[in-house]
Amino acid sequence: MSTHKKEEFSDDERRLAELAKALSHPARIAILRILAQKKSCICGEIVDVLPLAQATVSQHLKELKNVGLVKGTIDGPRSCYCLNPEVVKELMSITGILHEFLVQNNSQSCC
Amino acid sequence: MSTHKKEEFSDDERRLAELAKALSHPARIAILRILAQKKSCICGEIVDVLPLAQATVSQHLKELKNVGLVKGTIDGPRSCYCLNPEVVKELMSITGILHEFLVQNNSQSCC
DNA sequence: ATCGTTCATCGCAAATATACGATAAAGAAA
DNA sequence: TTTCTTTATCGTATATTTGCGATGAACGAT
Repeated sequence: MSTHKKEEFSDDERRLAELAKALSHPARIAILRILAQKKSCICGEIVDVLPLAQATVSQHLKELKNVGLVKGTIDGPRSCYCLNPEVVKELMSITGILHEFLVQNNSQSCC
Repeated sequence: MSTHKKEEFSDDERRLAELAKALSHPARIAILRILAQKKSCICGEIVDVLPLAQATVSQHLKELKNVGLVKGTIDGPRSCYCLNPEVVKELMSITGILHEFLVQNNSQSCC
């Protein structure tokens, strides 16, 4: 019915889930990797490298932009994308938290 | 049409995406947090704490089990769940890799 | 002004994910 | 055995995601 219970969780949980969702498709992982490697923030080059149509790549880029992991500026007829250092940092600190609370009982698995 | 291009990406990218997908819902983050806090690997307690029906929680647990983050054993009429230290470790090393390749051009954002 | 290039968005189809009630399975308790 | 408790699974409804062709917007070049 509702398919919509996400508001009932904490802000932390929702934000971490949101960032994880942005990473939950191989194409988006690949895009992030490309952006991290290339200094110049290409765009059409991404389409050339990935096995996806231009429209699809554009959509993935949009999702990465929506969570803030990627910034983009229009540069003449072409678009320039690059990582957003701040949100990358947020992702780091959040995976750090994840790390902490996962590592707590890391040693004794009872099952 | 196809909705199915995921095989064309690398193993690394697919595995990271798969783990990220397991984390991409607040309920599953909450479940992991609970499992990390409680020493005893409860189960029905999770249902009590989350704002979700028992069937739904069971489904989320299954997904976490499928990617290996969680182990479960049947203990009489009830089920015992706990984190899987090995896959938690895998997640760590993978977020480490993510960290590395994201941090590379961390300083100069060109957009 | 016209054409070509680059990219975003719209509209649609197919696949997945989310949620839950109902029911089944399996042991504990009576 | 019958009953209760606990959990997994089935079936189903709805929502979201994925992917792409087609189209449009914006600019550069001619």
